[in-house]
Amino acid sequence: MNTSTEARNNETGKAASRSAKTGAARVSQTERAYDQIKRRILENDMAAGFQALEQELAEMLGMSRTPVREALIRLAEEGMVEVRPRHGMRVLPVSADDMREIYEILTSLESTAAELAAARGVTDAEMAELKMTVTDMDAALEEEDLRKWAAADEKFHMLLVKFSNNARLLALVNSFWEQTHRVRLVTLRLRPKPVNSNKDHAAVADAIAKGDREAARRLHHRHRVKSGKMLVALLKEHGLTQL
Amino acid sequence: MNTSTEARNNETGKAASRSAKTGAARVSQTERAYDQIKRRILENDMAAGFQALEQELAEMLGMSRTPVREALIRLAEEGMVEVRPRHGMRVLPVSADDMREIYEILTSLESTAAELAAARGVTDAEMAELKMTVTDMDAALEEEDLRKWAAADEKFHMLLVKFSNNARLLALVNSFWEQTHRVRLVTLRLRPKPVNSNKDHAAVADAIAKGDREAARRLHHRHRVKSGKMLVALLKEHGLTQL
DNA sequence: GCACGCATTAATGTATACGTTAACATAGTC
DNA sequence: GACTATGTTAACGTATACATTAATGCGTGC
Repeated sequence: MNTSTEARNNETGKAASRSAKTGAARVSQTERAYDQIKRRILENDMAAGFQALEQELAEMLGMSRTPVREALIRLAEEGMVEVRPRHGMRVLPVSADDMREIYEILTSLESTAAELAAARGVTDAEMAELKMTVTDMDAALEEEDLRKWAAADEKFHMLLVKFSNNARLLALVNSFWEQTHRVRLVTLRLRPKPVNSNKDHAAVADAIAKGDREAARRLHHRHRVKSGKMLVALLKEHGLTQL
Repeated sequence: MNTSTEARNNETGKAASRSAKTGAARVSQTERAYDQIKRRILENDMAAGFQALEQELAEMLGMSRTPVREALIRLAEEGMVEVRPRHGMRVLPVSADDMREIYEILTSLESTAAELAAARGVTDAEMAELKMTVTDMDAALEEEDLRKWAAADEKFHMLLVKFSNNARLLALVNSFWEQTHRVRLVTLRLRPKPVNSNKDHAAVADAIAKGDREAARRLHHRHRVKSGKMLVALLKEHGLTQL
């Protein structure tokens, strides 16, 4: 008589950390506000420098100011927006210097992740998953599909961090990647074909497969320093001081 | 920036925006709630596992639920507390495994900071400041003043990160240090005399003075791995599974 | 034309109201 | 006695109310 066990999966279905319980996923307004605003920022619907008052956001999202405020607190803490008392929130632009800072951190954390993954050892399934991203990157380059390449690139980095067996590390790296999302979108078309990145990834994967932690760390570190420098140079070169 | 030195009045201490004419410092309730709750957690007034409802905290702090909620969102984001819908907030205990994760991250970020500081080069004044902490640590050990030693130790690490010229890195390291604060307090008396730590610090300072980035990184990395392992071992040895 | 002070306005910070719903207790069923 | 259904309660999520105060514009004096 009770069919409530049948999941009505018409919800966002995103990376919602809702447990896979039965019943409709009850999403709080605060959560909705957070997801919505973040999505719009990441997809550049709200570009860098975009400003809006709490009330405006509330109307835009069909809710009151309270959940909007709560979402903004989180987004501000993560460095996505800034909240100035009488000016509402502002989507923080990312400068070349911001990118330097973020890449220094990502370089550090990701190469640590590579080392940890190599030290811990990854399962065959995990290694297969990792190598698949390299294959995808190669294929994407062949097809000249930069979007696809970027997706595979991101997947590789995320898997790497996941395999490090450190939840905090994963969350951190994820957060900083998000902050670079817009910038990478733009530079994707300005940079030279990322052939070397593919090679780098393959080499890192190999080192991890061999359990050579020092090599994994060193190779990934070098890879990250290279792409970081390239990106920052690209930004300066094109006068892209604020993204 | 908030060392455990003194439990002064709850002033923000940051902006010093207190103008001469208006005597009262303009601190928002949300900020007061944040500072207060955080201070109590760091000083173990609210021990790990401590629970309280929003309403209780509000009464405790003499304000309404709203600013308490906003403070809790930030504290939760920083990993200090957990907010469960019908159980109020809970001060998150730190397990040995949490310490492993946090130390892996700190090891990574701090050794990067050491490398960056060495690469950038520090001024004479900065180097003097750094060496002063080593002197203080030595003196503290002589006097068997472990509190003082811990303060100097923390100062060294914070200076290191400050000299890296990366604001995000500084904020991150600071945040994770705070999370280990309670644990370090307890282990301070259980661990062997930290003679080697002093030597390590001196060596790192030297490498930075010489501008030897690879040495700075490697030495600090080794230092951190050592103390991290020591700490985790200590926790397990003494059955301190939750702090 | 410019600097300054004051009135106006509106965005915010905070308190409070209120419906919803999870947690707990209690009673009822096998 | 264990388990399930039901009722009660109160903590929360969210909306709203309201006092405060920063930003803005305007008029005044020079």
